[in-house]
Amino acid sequence: MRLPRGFYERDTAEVARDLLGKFLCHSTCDGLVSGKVVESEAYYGVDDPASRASSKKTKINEKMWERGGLALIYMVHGNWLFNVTTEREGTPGAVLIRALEPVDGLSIMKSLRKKEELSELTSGPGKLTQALDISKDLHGVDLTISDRLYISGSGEVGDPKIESSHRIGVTEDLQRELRFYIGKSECVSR
DNA sequence: ATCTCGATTGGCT
DNA sequence: GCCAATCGAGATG
Repeated sequence: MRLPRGFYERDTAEVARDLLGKFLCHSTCDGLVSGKVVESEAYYGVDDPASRASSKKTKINEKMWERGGLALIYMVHGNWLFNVTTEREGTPGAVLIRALEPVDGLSIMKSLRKKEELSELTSGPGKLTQALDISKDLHGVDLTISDRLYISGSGEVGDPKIESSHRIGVTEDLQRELRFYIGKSECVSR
């Protein structure tokens, strides 16, 4: 079941936390590739110096001001990074997906990543976009209605122990801890 | 564990 | 053209 608009149009940190345990899915021509979210980070607007929405709107970051539930994809240091927009139209926000646990399409992931170990397939924001074959052409896709790219809720049982920390790779972080991860997962980035 | 170098794009001058 | 940027891989100790 695809997560509905209402899931995304809430406080960004809550969305980031609630995304843990959900499944990011990409239906490619070679088959379905998916993984369970085990690490995420929340980014707000003008009051958040680390956020791309703290500077002027650009063709890329303008999606942060739009509806929640849209794919926001950009290149950093040679890697595509996948985010989902949050909050309602007019209020900027996005969640960066930083790591997954591989679920479907293992052989596709292995060939795209040129790695065999599960812990090397999707354990980082740039790694997971490689493994799921996510790039610019999916920028702006509405995850609540798309058949190509979406996030589904789990019928999952169990209690992922959620931990938090400061965000990774940012020069100017906030006091609040806005990175969330499932500590016991082997696939969290380091 | 630490470093260092390569990667690709968008945004600005 | 220039350069910064929510990173990754490989080498080195």
